[in-house]
Amino acid sequence: MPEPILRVAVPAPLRALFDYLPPRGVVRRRLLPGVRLRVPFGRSERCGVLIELAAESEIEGRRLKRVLAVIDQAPLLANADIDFLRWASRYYQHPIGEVVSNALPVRLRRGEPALALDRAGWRLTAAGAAQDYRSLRRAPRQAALLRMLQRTPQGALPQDQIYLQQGSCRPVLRALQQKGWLAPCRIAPAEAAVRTDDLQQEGPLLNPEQQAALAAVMQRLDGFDAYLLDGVTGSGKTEVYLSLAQKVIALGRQALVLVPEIGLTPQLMRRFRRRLAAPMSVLHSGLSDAERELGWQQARQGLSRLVLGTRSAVFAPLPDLGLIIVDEEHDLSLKQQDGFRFSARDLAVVRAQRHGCPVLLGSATPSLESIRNAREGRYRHLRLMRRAGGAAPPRLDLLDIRSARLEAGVSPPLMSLVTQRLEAGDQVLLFLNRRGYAPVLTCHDCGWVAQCRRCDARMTLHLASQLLWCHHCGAQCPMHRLCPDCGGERLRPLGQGTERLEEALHSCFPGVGIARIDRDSTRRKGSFERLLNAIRNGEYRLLLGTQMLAKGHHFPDVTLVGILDVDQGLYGADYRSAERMAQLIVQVAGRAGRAEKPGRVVIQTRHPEHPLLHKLLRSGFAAFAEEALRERRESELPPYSFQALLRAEAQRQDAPLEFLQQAVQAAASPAEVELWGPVPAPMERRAGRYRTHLLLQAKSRSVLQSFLAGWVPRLPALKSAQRVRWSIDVDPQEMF
DNA sequence: AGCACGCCGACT
DNA sequence: GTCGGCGTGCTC
Repeated sequence: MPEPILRVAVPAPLRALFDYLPPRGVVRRRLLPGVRLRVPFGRSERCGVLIELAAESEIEGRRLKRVLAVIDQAPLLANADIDFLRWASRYYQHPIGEVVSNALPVRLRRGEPALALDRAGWRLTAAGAAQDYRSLRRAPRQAALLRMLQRTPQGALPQDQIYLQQGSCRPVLRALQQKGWLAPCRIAPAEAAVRTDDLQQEGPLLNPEQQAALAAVMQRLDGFDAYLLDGVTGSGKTEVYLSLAQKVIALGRQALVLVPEIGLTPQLMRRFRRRLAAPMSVLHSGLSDAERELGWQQARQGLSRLVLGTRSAVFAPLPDLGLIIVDEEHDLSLKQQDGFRFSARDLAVVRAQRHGCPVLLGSATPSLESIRNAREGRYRHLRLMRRAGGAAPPRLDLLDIRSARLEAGVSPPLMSLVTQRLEAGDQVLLFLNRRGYAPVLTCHDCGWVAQCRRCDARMTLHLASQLLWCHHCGAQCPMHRLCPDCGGERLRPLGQGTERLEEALHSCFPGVGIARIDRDSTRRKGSFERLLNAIRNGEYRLLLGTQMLAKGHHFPDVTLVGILDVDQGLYGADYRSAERMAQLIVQVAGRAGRAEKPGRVVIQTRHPEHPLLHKLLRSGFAAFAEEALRERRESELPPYSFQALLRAEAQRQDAPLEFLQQAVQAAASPAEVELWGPVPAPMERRAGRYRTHLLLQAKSRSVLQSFLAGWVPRLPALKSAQRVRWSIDVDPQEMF
């Protein structure tokens, strides 16, 4: 019988599988797709994943190398997982080796042996089981330990559990081992016995809207359907998630829950844990490599019944997958912005479809893509219009600040509202999407401006740390005391950042507790949670912060929200900026108010006539989205067309342009795909590299897909490709 | 991406 | 005389 050819995904930016001969002396039944292989690659070795077996290879026999070792006893990925990864690799035109490697926890990616799920523990020996613990009168701790083990049915317990009940008792265990009564052992993980009784625990009573949403999904749990759960902030989407997960787990299936950011996982996890008696895994970047691998393995072996994770968790292998939930489906963090640029939301829908299970996308401000899908019947549209507990929706007002004299970015009318609310004993939230003290430092004498040396951008002044800081490349330098051009002493900060706003508010409202929440003030681990708790306890009356404030956390005592600068978002660099600003306004507004104290939102703007802004305030997000969708349709922009972005960057200014021009020439000038550019990126130079783009657009996804399939694989052969870093972004969300 | 080969400047 | 700079080419 001839040897099979092993087709392997090797982590390298090469768009192909690599063919190998089987290792010598390995039985064929261990060569299953999904096992990891150690392979020789060029002049080094790598860890790849076996994707398929073939009868023959296109590579001539003498060039084929032999696999060095089979790492795993059993496949890490099931065939369905592999097919899904291959689909993703094709759709995003990203090398299969990197896609597969992306789907594995780092330790496994590096070829390290899989962690054992069993835990260190101690068991009774025959002598120990026979011993009367009362004979140990002089050693009460030994007696207690012996008794504890004798009382467990298996006569063995994991070490961490022993420590939990007896305190650390290493010497005591040692003493019992010396006597020959205890021996160390390994304990297998608990069976995922789902206690159905425990799962019947009822949560709070669902309101009719929540019940209707739940019933709609419950109707068909055994096949694919996509749902858009469109629920205003505070309408209780999470309760619907919990109830659904509960039902799905009770049916013996696994639920996968995707969230945009790790900041949201702990509180969501707590809610799931409180409600579900089933074992769970969390998968996000805040965990150690070992923790992540354990969670992943537990998911893969069906031990955890619910997996909660950030975007990469969409690839977690789940043998009994029965439901996928994507929370905050509009959130940009669900799209990976470097390397393998996938959308976890879109892949969740594809995975559910291929697997045959429901997928639920939830948001108070759905993406235009999802709204269109719902309108055209591809998704079922479930609405939650009422805030749970009957809280009134906040009132939104525009404040024209064209002729106002601003104090640290706050207009007099807003300032007096803040004063009123504070005097009434309420909390006030001010939103300013710019951290640092001031975005510009300039010389009053000669007009010099602090510019980043490696980017086309200004340095942001951070006064507390006395630094100039480029927010684009991370470069820092000590704050100048004198103008480097003219030596003048009159250096002035221009514009507002959160640090400066905090300073100004301190002098306006002495004695009022002010909490500033941005990336700088919450850098240390746990400080965000601490601040949130202090806010809930009423230690702070004035809250100010950036984006971070807009996500997930509710502040019931806030009755006034001020959005200080909506304009930078409204007229941003790309056609999605209005959509994003509307989402931000609604999300920030949703942080405030409760039943007896409705919130009020005041938005400062220099463009009070902006039509989309008007629509949003007068008629709400749904109406805004309708209007925005109409504009998109008229101008044939997504979601009414489909885009891909070819990016190139290099140290030399002309190299990216040359590459993209050659790429255009390499395109078989298809009439149905428009190529726009190449044009310099919005900020051409960033971190010392010049960046240029080519935008592709087509009327249908399949036209774009088949064009990319014929074109992208030919790009590496272009001579100019060697001189640039290039990448393709399918369904790009951001243009920089 | 790695890694090595290859051909030109300042140094123990 | 070499160490090492990064251009170029290859990986089954």
